Amino acid sequence: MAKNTPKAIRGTQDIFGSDAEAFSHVVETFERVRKLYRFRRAEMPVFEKTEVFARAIGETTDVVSKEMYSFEDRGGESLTLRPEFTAGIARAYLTNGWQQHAPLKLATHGPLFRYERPQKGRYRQFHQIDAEIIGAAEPQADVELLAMADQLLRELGISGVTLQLNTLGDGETRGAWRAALIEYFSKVRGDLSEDSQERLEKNPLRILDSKDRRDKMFLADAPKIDEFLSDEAGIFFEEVKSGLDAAGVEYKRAESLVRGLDYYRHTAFEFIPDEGSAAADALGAQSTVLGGGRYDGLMESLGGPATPAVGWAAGIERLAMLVDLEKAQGNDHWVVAVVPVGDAAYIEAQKIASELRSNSIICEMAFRGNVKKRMQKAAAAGARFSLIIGEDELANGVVTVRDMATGEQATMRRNWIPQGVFDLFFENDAAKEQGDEVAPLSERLRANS
RNA sequence: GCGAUCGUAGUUCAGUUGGUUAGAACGCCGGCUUGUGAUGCCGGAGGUCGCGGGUUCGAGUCCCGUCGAUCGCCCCA
Repeated sequence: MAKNTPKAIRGTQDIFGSDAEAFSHVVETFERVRKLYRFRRAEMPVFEKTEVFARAIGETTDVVSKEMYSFEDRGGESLTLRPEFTAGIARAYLTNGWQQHAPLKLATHGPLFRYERPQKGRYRQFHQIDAEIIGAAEPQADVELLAMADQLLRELGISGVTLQLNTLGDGETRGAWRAALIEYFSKVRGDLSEDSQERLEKNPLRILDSKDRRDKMFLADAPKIDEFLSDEAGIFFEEVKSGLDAAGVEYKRAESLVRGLDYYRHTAFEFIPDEGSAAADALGAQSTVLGGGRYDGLMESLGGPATPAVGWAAGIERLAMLVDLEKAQGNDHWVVAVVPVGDAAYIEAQKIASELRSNSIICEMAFRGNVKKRMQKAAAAGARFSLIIGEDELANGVVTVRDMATGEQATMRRNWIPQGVFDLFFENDAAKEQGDEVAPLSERLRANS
């Protein structure tokens, strides 16, 4: 290790190789799916006045005091690297007059920052994809948002993950339920874990997802949100559920799924790995794959008009851990390596490489070392065919085609590139689809040799 | 913020109760061989053992501190 080289910041990561490919695949899939639902792309600054996040999240929580990356700029203003997308999007919505586009479907992705202790699937700089529908009070917005999330996970090939769905009701419902929970847990206060005794003061809803055995025995008999649900809130939830049924989105009611912050109303949801699934093993204690809810109270906390909104976010790194890269790279096999032999052949090889790439064929040029090294490079690049060009080929106006799977070789007329290469791949794929054997290479190239 | 485990070539690791010159595999570079990879042979480079201090005749090994990693707790917007 280089002694004098600065190290990366704690909790940051350099992503490379198959991890980087999986990461990129998640983002590309998100971009494709969000367009299907006509969510519009937005880019926001990665930092804002600290106030934006402090007011959105609520000054009281230690989230603000301890877990944000805040600093003073040269003018003495407190700035914060964004710990989430929603507050910045809300600020942008209000300051840019995006009300005129309401209901506005927005999608974005990028880095976020939280000053936390790193652990499995949890970093100080991490990355999320994010989707929001702003200015829509209708349950249909929740359904559309969830349908997109569900389709995204399916297209990523992620299985063993279930949508956990709950309602927090409207403001009235939430207040009554909260009061009932405080009353219930206060009676058994002395038997709760130390952490939960503290939660009773600061954040009573959170007792419901305590991991402590001492708390768990009281959870079954705790007051249920349904007992306090107002008629309006009950109807809203029913409409979300029937909409999800119609959209073919499977879900499970999760009565104890809560949100700590007061501005959350109605729908709250998380996609969580099923117990014992491969996904659960892969993610450790950080199990939520995608989560969100309706935050009808947020805009007002930033000084805007009451504006209903619903959204979700998902960690790209976590999704990337669950992606099956083999499947993800299904179309990446049209790879060719061009292998020049001798200096004279290099110029012609470079022309060939350019022609192939211009025609969307993935091409690696092996230009270093002896022929053996170049063939090794070709194989390492995953080439299905190598195009070898040396003095003989130059003289005869051909290239030598090598099938890297079978070792067969035959010549192809130089001026048949790139069409001839395209044909080889096309025939291979067609044969594979039909379950047929392909003819020997020499036969396939006879007409063009 | 708290707890546990761990830091040795580029990577994954071995390294005996503290003992001479710290090893292997893979990777990398070169040669056999600029005309053949997946599947040959030969050679080479690369480490102040995370960093600092201590104990000792002697520390990769033991002790303290520190930084980092991993896993969990708290928190989770």
